[in-house]
Amino acid sequence: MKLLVLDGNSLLNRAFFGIRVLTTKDGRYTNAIFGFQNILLNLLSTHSPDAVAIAWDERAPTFRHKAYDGYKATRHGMPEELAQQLPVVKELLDDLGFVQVSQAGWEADDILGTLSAACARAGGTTLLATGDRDSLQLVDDKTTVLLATNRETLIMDPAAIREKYGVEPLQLIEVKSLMGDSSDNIPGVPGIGEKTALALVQKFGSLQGVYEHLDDAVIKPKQRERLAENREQAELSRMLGTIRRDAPIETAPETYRRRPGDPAAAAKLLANLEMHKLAARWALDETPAPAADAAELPAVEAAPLPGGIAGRVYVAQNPAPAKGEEGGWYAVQGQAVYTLAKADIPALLDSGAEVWAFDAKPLYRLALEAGGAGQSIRFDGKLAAYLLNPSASDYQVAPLAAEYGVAPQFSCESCPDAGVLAALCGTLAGHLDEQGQHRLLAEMELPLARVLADMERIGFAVDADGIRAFGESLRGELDGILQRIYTAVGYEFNLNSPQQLGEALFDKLGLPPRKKNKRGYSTDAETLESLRPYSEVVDDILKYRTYAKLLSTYVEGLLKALGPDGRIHSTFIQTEARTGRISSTEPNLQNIPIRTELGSRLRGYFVAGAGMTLVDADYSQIELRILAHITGDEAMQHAFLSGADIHRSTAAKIYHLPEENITHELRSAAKAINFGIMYGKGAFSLSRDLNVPVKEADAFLKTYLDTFPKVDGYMKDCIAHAREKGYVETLFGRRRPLPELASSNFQVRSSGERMARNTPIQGTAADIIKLAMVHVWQRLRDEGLHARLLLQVHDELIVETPLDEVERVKALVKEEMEQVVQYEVPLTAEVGTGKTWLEAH
DNA sequence: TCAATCACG
DNA sequence: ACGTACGTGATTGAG
Repeated sequence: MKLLVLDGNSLLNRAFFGIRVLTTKDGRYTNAIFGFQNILLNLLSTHSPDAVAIAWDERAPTFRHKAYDGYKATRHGMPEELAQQLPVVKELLDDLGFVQVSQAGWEADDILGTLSAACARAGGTTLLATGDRDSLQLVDDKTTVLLATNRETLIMDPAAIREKYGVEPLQLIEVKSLMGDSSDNIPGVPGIGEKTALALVQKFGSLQGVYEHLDDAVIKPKQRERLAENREQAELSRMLGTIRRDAPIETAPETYRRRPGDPAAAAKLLANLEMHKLAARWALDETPAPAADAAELPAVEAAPLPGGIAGRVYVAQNPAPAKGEEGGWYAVQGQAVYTLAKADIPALLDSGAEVWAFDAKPLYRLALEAGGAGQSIRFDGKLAAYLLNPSASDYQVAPLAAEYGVAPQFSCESCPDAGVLAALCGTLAGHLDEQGQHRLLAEMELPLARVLADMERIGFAVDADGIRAFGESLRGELDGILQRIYTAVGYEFNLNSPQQLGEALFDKLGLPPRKKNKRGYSTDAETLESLRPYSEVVDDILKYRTYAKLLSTYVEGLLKALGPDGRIHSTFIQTEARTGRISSTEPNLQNIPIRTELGSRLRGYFVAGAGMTLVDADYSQIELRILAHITGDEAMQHAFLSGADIHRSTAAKIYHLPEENITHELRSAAKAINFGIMYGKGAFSLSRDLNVPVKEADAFLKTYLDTFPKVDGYMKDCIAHAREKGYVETLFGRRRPLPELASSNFQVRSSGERMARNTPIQGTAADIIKLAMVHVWQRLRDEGLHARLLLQVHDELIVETPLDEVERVKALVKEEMEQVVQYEVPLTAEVGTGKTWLEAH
């Protein structure tokens, strides 16, 4: 019989502190629940126990050791975020069939001690899983402790303990009675730490032995004095530190064999916690909760799409059958399910039907490729789910149905989500209306999906030969640089490995290390920059990094993504960024270099097609303008209305100087603080950026907030409102829940506060350009122009334009971007043209 | 799969 | 006292 006993409190604690914030959509904390299950599942698969007991502390009005009232006083304060999760874990474990054990007035480690003793008596072996080193005293030939540390689980048997501590497991009690344990409020002997305590026990065997040999010469006079003075306290500590093995609990190991539990309830609870993958790991999806109900549901079979479908019809794609493969499309009308061949889809999307889609963008793309417009699409469940909660990692039909508690209406084997699709979309639409986000979907996100589909379809033409030639020249440079670095260091190594580079720089060459990271010394650009005076090789390393990045990410990455039409078709993701921005992948066209001359050459290879030119328009200082509008700060608004250069005029206002007298340094400082304010930057990092003392940076921040008083007020209100409501929102009503604001962890909470101040600004800017894109696209179409939107880079739009339309398109884009909203401060867009992106920008 | 690094707004 | 700026994606090495 192999019995596994878990110290529930200790492991739950580890799980809680080991995993970053994790919450459900409505803000319930779940990280400890999640982490605990991972630990348990790993233990089960690694050790295959015959039975599992999960032990919990149970407080009682009377203490175990009345003699000492301060016992464990410091452990009472469990963070609220963890306390909330405790009953949920217990319920879940019950439903999963695990036997839990606790006893009023007894600690979990006493239960571990009692069960391991009982199991040994019954001729079995015990594994004790805990994160607490106290339990190591329980180790013997039949009892092993699985000690969870930050990184790994240590298997502690008697030999491991002898090796690590040089004493027998039971002697750890003696050690602790001398050194004490602040986390358990065990006093020990003041002035005796771990090293001394271990040495004494190694020499004299026990606490008693130490006192019997108090005159021994190895004990230093000072220690002798302390030991003599605190003998009573040491003996009390020995009692407090001894784990008991006689708790009044059920001790027969057979009792702890796993029971059937209530799989349906477990599955339901996991769905409610939004832990869909864990349901699978517990094998609950094989006997799913709704199975009993599903059997009652009418079963339908998918049929080919008939001609002339009308009325409301739901369209979605089956989940991908395998990686890299695509699931088939299907349509649902009432209880009829139709499989859709790709060729059938465009007709449906421009018909008399009213299409409710789940993920409209690929449908729009099919429609546009066929020369249609997708006019019949009215709703998108995926976009609705994103608007309701932009913080999810993905948006799929089945998990969303579970999350929103939507039950399937029928079952269809070949299209597993079909039975729940209509009800899910209805529920999402209802929530959207309740939150006042209907227009956001109908007038912004859904039309934008079509614009993005069109941008993906059209692609951005590139000069592939130019990119290849650029790559060759980079390769040539890299060879030379690499040889020089190897010569300077004295041996060859993998320069792409920060770890190996660290060894070369700090161990071999002896340069002074600066920052550290988890794996050793930091070698980032900032560190290297500071090391340049020490060795000429540092310059070459920086150069290597720059060139290697350009080559692998951009030259090779872009060529890999080149389509057969000589154009690059990126994918735009509309449901990724929590602020409402769109993102670009495979390849990412939103991070093409521009800040250095060398890197920006790449933009010269993004070109207009034959007979066309590029029109590029970007908002100037859109986020700061939104800040000026949102806060209502007249001084900041005035800075925008009066000065062509906002940073210069900000500096003038802060320093009470005429704009002509603003030096480059003062302007840079104003620029740094203008941006810093929006991100919640503090004096510390501002001082580093500006290269001034923290005090000076702090004074600078204060002056700024005095100059723009409503900015300060807004930021404070913003956080207060967000804490009250649990979310922040943009001027368009886009929401972002911020459960971090309720955290008791300073770092987590502070981070939440910075998101609260930044998201309304970044998000409103995202809303504005999205709406401008929809308007630009629509007008180009309505006015019969052949110019086409190619790319958006957060505050910039790029339009490929036939030469004879250039003037009209420039005016059109500028007008739509600037007039899309009317704020206290005007929005301005700068428009340029050119054969390449580099020229046009 | 995660961490480190670096490209963009 | 804490630890120190928001939002993304791609590449690489290492466990």
